[in-house]
Amino acid sequence: MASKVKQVRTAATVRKPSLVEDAYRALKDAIRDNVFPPGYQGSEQEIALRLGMSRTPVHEAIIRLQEDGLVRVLSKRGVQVCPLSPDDIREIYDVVIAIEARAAELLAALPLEARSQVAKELEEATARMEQALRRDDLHAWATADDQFHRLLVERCGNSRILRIAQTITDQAHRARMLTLRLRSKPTGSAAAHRAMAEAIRTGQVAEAHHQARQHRIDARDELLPLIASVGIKHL
Amino acid sequence: MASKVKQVRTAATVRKPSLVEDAYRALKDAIRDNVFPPGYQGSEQEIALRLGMSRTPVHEAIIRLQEDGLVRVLSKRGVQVCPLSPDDIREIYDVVIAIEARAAELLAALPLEARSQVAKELEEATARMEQALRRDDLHAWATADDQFHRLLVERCGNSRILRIAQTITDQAHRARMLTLRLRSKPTGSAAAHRAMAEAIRTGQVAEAHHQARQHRIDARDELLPLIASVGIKHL
DNA sequence: GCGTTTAAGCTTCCATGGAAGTTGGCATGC
DNA sequence: GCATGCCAACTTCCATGGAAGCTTAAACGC
Repeated sequence: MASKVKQVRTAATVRKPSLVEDAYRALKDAIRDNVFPPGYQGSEQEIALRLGMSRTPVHEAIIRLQEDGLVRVLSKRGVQVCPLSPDDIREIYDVVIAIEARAAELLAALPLEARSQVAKELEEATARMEQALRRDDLHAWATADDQFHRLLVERCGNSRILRIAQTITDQAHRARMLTLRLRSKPTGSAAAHRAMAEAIRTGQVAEAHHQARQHRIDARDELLPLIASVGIKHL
Repeated sequence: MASKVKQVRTAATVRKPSLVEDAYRALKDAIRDNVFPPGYQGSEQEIALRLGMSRTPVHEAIIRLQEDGLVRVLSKRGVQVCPLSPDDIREIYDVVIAIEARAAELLAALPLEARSQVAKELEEATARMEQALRRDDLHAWATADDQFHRLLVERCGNSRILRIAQTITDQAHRARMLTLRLRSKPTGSAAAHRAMAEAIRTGQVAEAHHQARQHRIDARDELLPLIASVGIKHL
């Protein structure tokens, strides 16, 4: 047949997503969106039923989620969605502080053209944040803020940093959604973001590090007392 | 029966290790110790046979190892031990630089008594390094060096930092073993370690950060050219 | 009524077989 | 000799059943 082209093996070869992959993504999203709230406990059988597949792919997806720190499997008693304590939030922030600060350094150390491009995109994301804030659209603000921070770790040229940041961000997502409503309008972020982008654009490595680090420290110091004040034990 | 005491449920309750856990550890060690060299490709069936168990626990252990970045499973073609390119080493160092520097900060910010204790143990590990070096015992030196760096992330009070450091260290282990023989005698490390311990003892947060960071940067800048010079493409 | 035992119903854990996909080599045509 | 198509062997992927462990509560002894 004429359409039977030789399939070149490349990294971009589309692979049919396996059931395990489907289950992994579905469960991850369900946890993110509080379909399975923190502390929720259920059986693999039940989840398999809900996802319309056998127990095996669910079981294997849960192994991966456990490795990601999103669930824990209690032997013979079911699987539980990990709740986040204030102490967990503190731990997560420490990782983000370390990782993003390093990513910012790496970005600032890029050749002129590359780092200019990144800085441009960072500033665009920041502009979208300010715009959303003027419209009082907190959801859009959070999206643009996400994009900014994703850019940091995506463009730094280190896949391991990207992966760590993604994993830790997934863990923190629920807390982020909660605090988004609690805290005052995040007007300060844009300035910090601009300072970061500017440091990256001009190749000031130490300054980029400092800005990224301080930005996250400030966020932590604002949010941790907030969480403590509402007396939440876990989320 | 008198011996039938009520089993109190605690975190320390010893759990019978599952076959999956056994397979996971056995495979991890086998990869570390080059029983399965980088690039090695085999089938789960074969590994299961070698470990004397069924395919299922091996399959699940491999899922975890893949999540750890130690192997990758090529669909329908077997599982491969991830080789490390020089670029991977660079990535790994960036993560270590970020993580350990933050850990050192956290340690230096500990209350006086706690950080004194940690500093003491760090200095003891450093002393063991110097001692080993005088005996020309590179293996003992590496062990003591490991202990020092493990202490950093173990005592910083952040389980996520500990986990990330462990995972990345596992990935880097083979490279470390190789370069241990290649490089000149690591006489400079002890001084850097002492400076770090001292900064932690005296609670100088910024200095602890700087020392930890610079120590790893120096190591990287020594090792990467070394690896490039011997022209190794992957290990 | 109260503490103890026991059993039933959960659960994960592991083994195994079949389905679907990939590979490498051999036969075939030219 | 060389390219092409096909087939057999091997692989992961997934379903399913049984084994073993945990939990709960009812049955039982006193």
